[in-house]
Amino acid sequence: MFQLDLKSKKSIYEQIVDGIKAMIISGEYSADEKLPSVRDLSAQLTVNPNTIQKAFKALEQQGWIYTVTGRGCFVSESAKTIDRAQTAHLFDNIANSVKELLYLGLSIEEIQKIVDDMIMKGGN
Amino acid sequence: MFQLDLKSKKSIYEQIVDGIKAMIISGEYSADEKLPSVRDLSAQLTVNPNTIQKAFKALEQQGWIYTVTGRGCFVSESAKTIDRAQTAHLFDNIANSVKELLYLGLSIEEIQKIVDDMIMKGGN
Amino acid sequence: MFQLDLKSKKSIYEQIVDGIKAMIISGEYSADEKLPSVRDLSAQLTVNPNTIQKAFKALEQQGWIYTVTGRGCFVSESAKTIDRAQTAHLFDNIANSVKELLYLGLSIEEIQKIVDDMIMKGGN
Amino acid sequence: MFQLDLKSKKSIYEQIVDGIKAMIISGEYSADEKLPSVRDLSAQLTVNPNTIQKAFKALEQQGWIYTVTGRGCFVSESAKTIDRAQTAHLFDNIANSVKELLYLGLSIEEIQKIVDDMIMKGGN
DNA sequence: GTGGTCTAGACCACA
DNA sequence: GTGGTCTAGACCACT
Repeated sequence: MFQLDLKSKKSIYEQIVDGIKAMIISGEYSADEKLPSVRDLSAQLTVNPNTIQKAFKALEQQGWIYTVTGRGCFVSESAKTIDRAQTAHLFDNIANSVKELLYLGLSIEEIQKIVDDMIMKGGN
Repeated sequence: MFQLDLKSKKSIYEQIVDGIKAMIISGEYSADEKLPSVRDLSAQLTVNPNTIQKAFKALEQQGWIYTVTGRGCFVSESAKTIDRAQTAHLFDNIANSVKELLYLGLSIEEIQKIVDDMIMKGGN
Repeated sequence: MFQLDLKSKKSIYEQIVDGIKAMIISGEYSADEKLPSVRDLSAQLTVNPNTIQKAFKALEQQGWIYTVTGRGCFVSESAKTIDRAQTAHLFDNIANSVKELLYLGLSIEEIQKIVDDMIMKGGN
Repeated sequence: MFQLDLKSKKSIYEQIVDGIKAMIISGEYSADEKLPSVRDLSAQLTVNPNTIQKAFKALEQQGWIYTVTGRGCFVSESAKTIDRAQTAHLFDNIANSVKELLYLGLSIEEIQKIVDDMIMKGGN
């Protein structure tokens, strides 16, 4: 399981959202696998159940998980249809980071080398 | 000058910070050039002066501008010493976006092509 | 038989209620015909018998079916006496949907055309 | 302002969502008009602020209002582009109600007459 | 003043 | 047992 950083600028529920997303992406959770219950996660992370709820709701709205009342929350299958808005947003993120890196003095070649390596290794 | 989006999820002052950063990066403001006064910007963007003040303070803390009391705010020279923590954080951002893009079904080749193009054009 | 959608926002028992209603309305079940037993349905839909029980109870309360202890559940005859409260509620639903459609930019003609077609075909 | 029905099957926040939607549709609130603050509504309806928040969030996600932190919530302009998924859902609602009305013994002619009248009068 | 987040603890319907 | 909703009351960042 992931670690929370209470000092972070990110809100707790957002950290949980990102943490679970990361676990789904990395394959630690597979499609249709059950996530821990709200109460369990709440106890594990020593965070209020409402906060976990909020995170789960957000994940559901973004299509990462689905909820079966009375049973629990489960990982959605990866969407086959690529959501253009979503990918555009991610490429935007990358573009902004690249701009800042350039401004911070890194050369195009340096950035390109590091990023290419990163992509080849699947983002690691 | 840049546009504010009141409906955006980003707070106003954050939009101003990003907007000014973008103008510095793009070269619309050069090193040691004077930025508009708080009052002017406030009038131009029809935003509370406190909000502008806050944005300037943030930019100063991040090293993008410096303040000369009684004269105004000026653009800093691009830092020669590369801040490792900052660049690491930016590369992290990129890595996360790449991971998510892969998970969303894009191929390594597609991502690499788009990102390479982006870097060659300086992040645009 | 109908399909259950575990991911749906509707609860399981509500889906069963609606499913059986639909089959009665469409004529797949006729008046005084026997419905499958709780145990059979439970096995067919792989759903807890309690949930089936609950659905049958709800259908009985709403007057769609009647129970003969020891024999099973049977489809009621269509009520001859029209329940004003119920019809008023249904017309209310329609009115609200129409209002929202108008607000969303559809023209009166478009709505009227689609709805008329729908009614002529018996709601399909 | 609208009335809450604590005995209703609908949850409170859902009633608030529907109530505000209705007021927007009816024109009681116009585009870019400010809604009451979370605290004010909370006091008016004697409902916990969190519940109001939840309702506002839902309205925002559905595109009915937008939020400006520190200023308040405002009514969105009616979308020019018609959302097919949304309209389909509304027509579905209507279809289901029509089916039930037919089953309850109303004739096609009766339903058609009432619904046509309703549409001509803009849903009233 | 505004909305945004969080905690603590409770009750409900559903499976 | 599960998630869904609600209350009460608190603190925060932003305008």
